[in-house]
Amino acid sequence: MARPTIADIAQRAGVSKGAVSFALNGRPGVSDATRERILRIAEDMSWRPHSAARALGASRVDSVGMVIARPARTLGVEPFFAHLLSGVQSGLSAESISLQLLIVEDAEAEVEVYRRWASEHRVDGVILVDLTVRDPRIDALKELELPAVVIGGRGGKGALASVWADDRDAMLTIVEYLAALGHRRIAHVAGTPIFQHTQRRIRAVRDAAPRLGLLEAPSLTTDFSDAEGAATTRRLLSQADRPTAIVYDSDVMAVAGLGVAMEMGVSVPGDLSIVAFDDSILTQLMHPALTAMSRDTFDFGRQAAEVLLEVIANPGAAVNRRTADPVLTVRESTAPPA
Amino acid sequence: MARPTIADIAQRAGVSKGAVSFALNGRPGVSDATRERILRIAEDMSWRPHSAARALGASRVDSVGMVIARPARTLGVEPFFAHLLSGVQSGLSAESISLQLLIVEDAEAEVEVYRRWASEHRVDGVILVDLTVRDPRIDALKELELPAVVIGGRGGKGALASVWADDRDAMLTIVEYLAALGHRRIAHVAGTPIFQHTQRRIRAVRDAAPRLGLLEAPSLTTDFSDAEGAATTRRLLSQADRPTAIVYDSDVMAVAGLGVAMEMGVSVPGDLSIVAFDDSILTQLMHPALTAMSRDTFDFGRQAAEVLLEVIANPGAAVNRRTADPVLTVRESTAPPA
DNA sequence: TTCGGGAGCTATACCGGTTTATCAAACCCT
DNA sequence: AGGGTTTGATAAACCGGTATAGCTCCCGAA
Repeated sequence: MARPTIADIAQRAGVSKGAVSFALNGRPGVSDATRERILRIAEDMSWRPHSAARALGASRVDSVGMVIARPARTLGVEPFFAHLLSGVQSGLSAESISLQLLIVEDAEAEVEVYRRWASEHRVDGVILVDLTVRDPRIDALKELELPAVVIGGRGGKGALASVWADDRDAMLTIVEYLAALGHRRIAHVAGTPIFQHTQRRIRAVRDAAPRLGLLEAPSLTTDFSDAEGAATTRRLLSQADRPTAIVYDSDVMAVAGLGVAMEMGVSVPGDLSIVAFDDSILTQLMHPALTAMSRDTFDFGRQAAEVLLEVIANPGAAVNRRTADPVLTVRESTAPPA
Repeated sequence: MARPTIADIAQRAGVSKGAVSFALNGRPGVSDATRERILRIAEDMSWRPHSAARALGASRVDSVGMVIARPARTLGVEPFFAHLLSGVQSGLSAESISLQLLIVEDAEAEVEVYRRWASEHRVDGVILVDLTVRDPRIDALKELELPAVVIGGRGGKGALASVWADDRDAMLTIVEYLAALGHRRIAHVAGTPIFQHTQRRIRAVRDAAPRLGLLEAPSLTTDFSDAEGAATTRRLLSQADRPTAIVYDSDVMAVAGLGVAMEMGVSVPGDLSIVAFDDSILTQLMHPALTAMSRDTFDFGRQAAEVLLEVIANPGAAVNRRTADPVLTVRESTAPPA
């Protein structure tokens, strides 16, 4: 028989639909013997719940959503999202919950998607990435009463659940390492200042500079694109007293920066040390391979999924989980200054 | 009122649920005046259909699925999927159909997912990528009677719908260009031979070689990884009569190959020309920037979505759409041989 | 004048589950 | 023995839509 329903099972087992439902969901109301029998029959008929029917009855759809608001152009290169997605899925698959993915242009469109998802009951909860300062999505989600977990930033005063790594600490690790190598002119090519993690990294550099005796430690913001990464590097390397080390907020920008250094005849790591915040195959493909701050992005995603399920099950909970600290993977692009 | 139902609308409009359903779905059964009134009220109460309820009644879920069976590690770097996804979504959004995405390890797991999706009625159809020779997924999908469209390969004798570009022609374009530059020793670093498009590209090279008077034109297969791309390049460049041009089946391998050339002191494009099949920001980040075959991946995805919707609406249709031909973007990595 | 037929709408069954009210039988305790 | 609780099950309502049978009214043709 194709696509059996619980009514079919009930009939074959000689019990009511309700009994079958109880048995299949492991809740009290049937004896162990009956339960066993029903389960065997269900297995035998290879029954699987009809997701829509279950959603309608139980008012949960066993599906969560994730919206990525970035232009597609910059998306693909970064392994970040692919790893994150895999991790999220591994966290969800145990409960066989599915994932809806949407790529949109900006935060406004993203909120619109949440609004639609909520009103159409398409997802039980959502995962947020790229948290900005005073992020409008937080209020929107609270208004929609849609369970959510924030990746890579504290949930804010409103206490959305969150999963985060210590960006500040990671940045301090980088700068301290460079200072220990003897660098005194360190520049920081940052991402857009609207992201919370960008702000945290900039603050970390600024705070550490005097303590480490750095002559200067400017943080220059960009839009995360390779083009601006290259342009900013060009500007930095054209200065009279150019920096001897540059920290980039993404691997793509670091690679672009390396290209500029080569083009300008600045040897890496001889005349310039380069560190990338965020690791990937990109950094390893380069010559010299780039020293990079590696995060376990997969695990990041997995934990986010776990936390989200927790929040969905218990909407009150203010979970706030800190993941493993990023580690600095030293490769060939860093050395003491000439 | 939170989350109004059509019953609420019916009450306020003073009509029956059925009338509201007719009006909202634009089908006959109500007068224009009544329809207008109902639509206004629905708008006013900001009603949105409950996806599960609609799915249960209409037995379609307004959702399609896409499974990517590749290790996550190799996934992120290639912008291919990100662009493809964006395109798919743009094709779906018009009908406000949502997309389920799943990344799995292998084809076996992928079929398992289809099986689950079909039995749980989670998707109306699926999009297939990375078609292999004698692909097991095709039979599985036909058995499940799940509408599907194949990206990048003919649907096979079984006649799944498909969207494809002319790989053979694209490869011929590359080889002819290199031959025109004067190259006679051209090597082809291919992907895994299990993929149909790999086979087509290999055949294209083999067929063109005698006509173009190439001395040799070996196609060496790899697993698409940067590691094997590099290793194969190393082997090629160590030969006594090394090739003067190498065509890579992916941008990642081309970049890895460029790295090997630099490491071995082989100048590009002086001693070696490099062409990447598939374009992305990667190829542009390099020095020299790589000549590459560019496909409109976004459009690819968009068309796949359109075709899938067509097939869902009309399961009999054997749609077979050919997309715009790829074009060769010449950059700095190709030149006449020394 | 009557009948057929379409337009416009209602009432109701239905999709496939979950949940609740109800009930009979068994068990438990003094 | 009798009243109260627990166990195991059923029947029916319900979730929010869609689909359909049927009813009423009105119009035009025979």
